[in-house]
Amino acid sequence: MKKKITIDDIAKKLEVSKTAVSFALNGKAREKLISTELENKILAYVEEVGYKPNHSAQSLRTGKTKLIALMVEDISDPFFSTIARLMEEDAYKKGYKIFYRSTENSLQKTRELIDIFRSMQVDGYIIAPPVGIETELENLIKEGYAVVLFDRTLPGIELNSVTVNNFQGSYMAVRHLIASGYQNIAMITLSSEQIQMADRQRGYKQAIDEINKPYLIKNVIYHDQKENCIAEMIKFFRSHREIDAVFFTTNYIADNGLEAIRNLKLHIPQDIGVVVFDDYNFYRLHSPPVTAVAQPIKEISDQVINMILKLLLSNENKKTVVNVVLSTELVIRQSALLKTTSVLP
Amino acid sequence: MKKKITIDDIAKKLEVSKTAVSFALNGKAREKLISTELENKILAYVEEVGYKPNHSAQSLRTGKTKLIALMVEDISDPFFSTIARLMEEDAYKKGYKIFYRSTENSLQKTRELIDIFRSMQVDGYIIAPPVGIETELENLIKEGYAVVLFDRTLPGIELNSVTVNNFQGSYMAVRHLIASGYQNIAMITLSSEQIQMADRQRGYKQAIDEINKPYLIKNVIYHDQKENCIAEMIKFFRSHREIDAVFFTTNYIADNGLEAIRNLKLHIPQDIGVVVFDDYNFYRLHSPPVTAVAQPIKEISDQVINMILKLLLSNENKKTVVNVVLSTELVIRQSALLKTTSVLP
DNA sequence: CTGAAAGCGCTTACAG
DNA sequence: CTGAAAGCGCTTACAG
Repeated sequence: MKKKITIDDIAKKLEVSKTAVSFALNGKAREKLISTELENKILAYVEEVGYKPNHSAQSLRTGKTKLIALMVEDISDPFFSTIARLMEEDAYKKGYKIFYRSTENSLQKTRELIDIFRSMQVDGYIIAPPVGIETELENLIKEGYAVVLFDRTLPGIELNSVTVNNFQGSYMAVRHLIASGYQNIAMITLSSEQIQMADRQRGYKQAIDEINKPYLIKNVIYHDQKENCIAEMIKFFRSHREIDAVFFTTNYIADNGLEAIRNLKLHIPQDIGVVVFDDYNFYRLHSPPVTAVAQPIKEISDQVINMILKLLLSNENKKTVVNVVLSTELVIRQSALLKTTSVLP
Repeated sequence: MKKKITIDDIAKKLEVSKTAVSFALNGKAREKLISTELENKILAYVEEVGYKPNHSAQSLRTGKTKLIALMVEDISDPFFSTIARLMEEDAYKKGYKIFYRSTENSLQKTRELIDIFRSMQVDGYIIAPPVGIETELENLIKEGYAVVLFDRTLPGIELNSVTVNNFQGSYMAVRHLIASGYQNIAMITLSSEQIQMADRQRGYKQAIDEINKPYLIKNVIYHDQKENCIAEMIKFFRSHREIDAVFFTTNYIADNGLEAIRNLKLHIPQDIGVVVFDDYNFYRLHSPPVTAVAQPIKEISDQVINMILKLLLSNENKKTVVNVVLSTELVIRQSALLKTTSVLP
């Protein structure tokens, strides 16, 4: 293996002190009274030989790795993978590297990941947290790490976060179904205590209450087999023949739900109207195209990175907790356009 | 920030030498003549206080980071994200962490990433390489890094790789169209020099040659706007009215192609048969479900991780180059079932 | 087994 | 500005 160039090599070659080299590299030349001439000479040589500082040595010395952990539910989910990509680009421009892994919404897996990231000595954590991880997050905060939540918050714990208005998004989605003439609207959601799911449910209930109809709610299990999940939904639709529209609260559920609807040979939007929370490239392609609540992905990413960078760079110990809430957008396609628009209550 | 426990703290507390602690931690107790009793005492204490070694210090000292870089075209592509997840799990069990980023198939971006990973001092590289990166890869090899290619190889450079038989997969796909009664079969592919694309093209041509039909090939551009790409395809289909089936060589192209077909109001499989290279959850859900060439994702992941671990752990300098080629499977659904099966030549 | 020591490559306070 | 020095937390060869 080729020998790596070190600061010592450069200092010797240039016959300067390695202090000077280090200062030049870190942009501290002016502050430390190094002449511009010397600074340029050093930087030119560094460029010429392609010197790259040893990251391990820097981290060991400074105690900072310039690494940020990103933990999402499932990195192969289009929502999370798109966000991850935006974040990594953004963070890199600021000198940070992002390391991402999937929690699979499992408490144990998340704990394992936190352990891994701890041993890697990451400086900060960006997390779409599973319920129950509160204590571990509090410990991270106590130990001085930067922590930012996104996608969901955790009730009962005060942490910086970036989320969307799930209540409003769901409410608008169900109102759209009502305005399109649907009356017996079901919601299929996860049997999960996650706050964003609870908020989506509240949005549904609010809209249903306004038309004095009963709730038609079916919970499915996150880790269930795809086939079971579909079978459960089919059973639900069969035992509630009155259902003429359905609101799926995640992509994941909608994938299965659309398959259930196909198995039942129901036609969208004539037999059943469909709206999904979270937009997805694929919905444009579906027959018919699926109406969805779109989250502002780019904006979420920007806000999260800005927030964590601010935490990482500030020295103050007492930090104000900031919770950013962004709005969603209803992307209307053909899956929920049934009748002429009725008058809403 | 809470003070981290170090090996020194443990040694002092237990009144043993830090040499002993280090040996116990690294499982070198027996070899180094440390008593099992002492070893257990140390390990028990380590467990109790939750000591985690400082990764930067270990890396600085050993020159190994136990980090592997994974570079794929686009981590939000379902094929690559699924593979990445399988690989990270597998590697972690062996004590390695995988860091993945998207090359976007750009030479410049890939070079930047290699620079980033170099400065992070990763021990090995797993790459789905863009054409033109040969020199950089050769440099990595020369410097002693472990390098494994997957998804595609690079002609003119001898490197360890795991790929599928793209020729055979494509050939079978087009044969399936022919067997279903289609006669004028187009191929839509990337205008790319990548070897896997060339092989898919060869498979198509071989099958078309066997029925003495002309090639109907349309190239699209990888980085093109979605809308342009769709418009290009529509133009192509309109100027070749004889086309009764189409073979898309990637998911990405098929996404756009299916939209083009919808815009043209063509019915699958009656007006046009469709087969895609690379399977995708969504194809089960599509109306009609899409026939696809499935790659053995789990097997690819296993082979790659085994291969790189072998490279990482062996001390020999002259290593035999290994090229693993796996077979694909044609998953037959409804998008290419037109007529009764005809007799193939 | 122990224990002192060197050294990985950096950063930075300090004396001049 | 320079230059010697300490120290981050580890691993490991070495003398006993």
